[in-house]
Amino acid sequence: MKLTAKGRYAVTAMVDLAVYGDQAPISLSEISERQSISQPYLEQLFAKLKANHLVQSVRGPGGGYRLGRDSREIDVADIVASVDESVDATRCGGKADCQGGEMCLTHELWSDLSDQIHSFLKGVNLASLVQKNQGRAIAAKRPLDEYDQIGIQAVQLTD
Amino acid sequence: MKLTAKGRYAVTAMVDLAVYGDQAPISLSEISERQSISQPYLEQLFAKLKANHLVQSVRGPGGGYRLGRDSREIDVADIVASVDESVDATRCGGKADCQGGEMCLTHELWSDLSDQIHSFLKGVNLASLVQKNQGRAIAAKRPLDEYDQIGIQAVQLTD
DNA sequence: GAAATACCCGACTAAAATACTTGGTTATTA
DNA sequence: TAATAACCAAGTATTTTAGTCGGGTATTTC
Repeated sequence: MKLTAKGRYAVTAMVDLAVYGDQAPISLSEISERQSISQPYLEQLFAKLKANHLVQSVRGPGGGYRLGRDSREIDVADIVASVDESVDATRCGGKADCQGGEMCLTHELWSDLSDQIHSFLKGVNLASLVQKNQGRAIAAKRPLDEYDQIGIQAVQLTD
Repeated sequence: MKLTAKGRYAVTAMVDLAVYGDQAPISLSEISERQSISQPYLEQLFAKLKANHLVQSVRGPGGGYRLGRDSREIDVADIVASVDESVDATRCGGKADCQGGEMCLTHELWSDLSDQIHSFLKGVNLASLVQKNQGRAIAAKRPLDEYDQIGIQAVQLTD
């Protein structure tokens, strides 16, 4: 699993879909406008989301996308894993100095961290994000809080 | 804070220093050989580690580097933060659609994750890594375990 | 005091990953 | 049959990352 801006976009788009998509399917052009993500880029993301059954598509006029299943059954780890198809990097497998060396040891450290990240993202589902979002929408015009200054850029772990 | 291969190299080098550096200072050429990291690259890393007082330098023949303080007082978060000087990315501060939109909401998600990662890395110190390493060295020639296939590539959070 | 050692420093570059864009095709509905 | 919107494959431009190169400076030993 990997986490970059791409993953953030995917999560954002899925939240949008969960919020606005309970009636008719939502077209990518709508999401593109609301979330300021280019439409062809969204197409790429949704192709992967569809392949992982997180969304369903409806073609033709009036068509668009729907959630693939209930928003309570879709977690953030699912979404992120769908779009960032981890090309499995940086394994120590081949290196000569790995056996009994310091490398392997730090690898254990990173893998533990990976587990932490994964289980955190696994514990957050779309429904809860939507719920929080509705709270936010009501409390509009609030001053920026400290969270607005914090951004994650890239996490990689292979699961 | 950010986490890439650079951060991994820094942690590895620091473990090396903690293991071999209790007597005389250790030169970068030694670390370079043992850990297969190019010496000029190590110089870059150690310049930053020194600036953050994680190591001390001794110039001239027989010189090298020493830990800046006890290995129990140096944690992985310190090391990683030293070398990957997070250029503070991807804040939503400027965007018009952020107030009350979906963006801010996912930001809260990422910031919570950032906190998790940070506190995890904060909880692991050099001394404990060295201790585990000694256990490993004894159990040499073991088969590869599942951890060897997992690698983190990049994490970014600003703290 | 000369030579060797090893840290110090800045700029430069190559490669990879990332984030997009372009230019189309196909299915469906009005 | 015209409009809509999903589908698809390549290609590109930017950024980040990792690493090199070519010097210099402090310190010790002979």
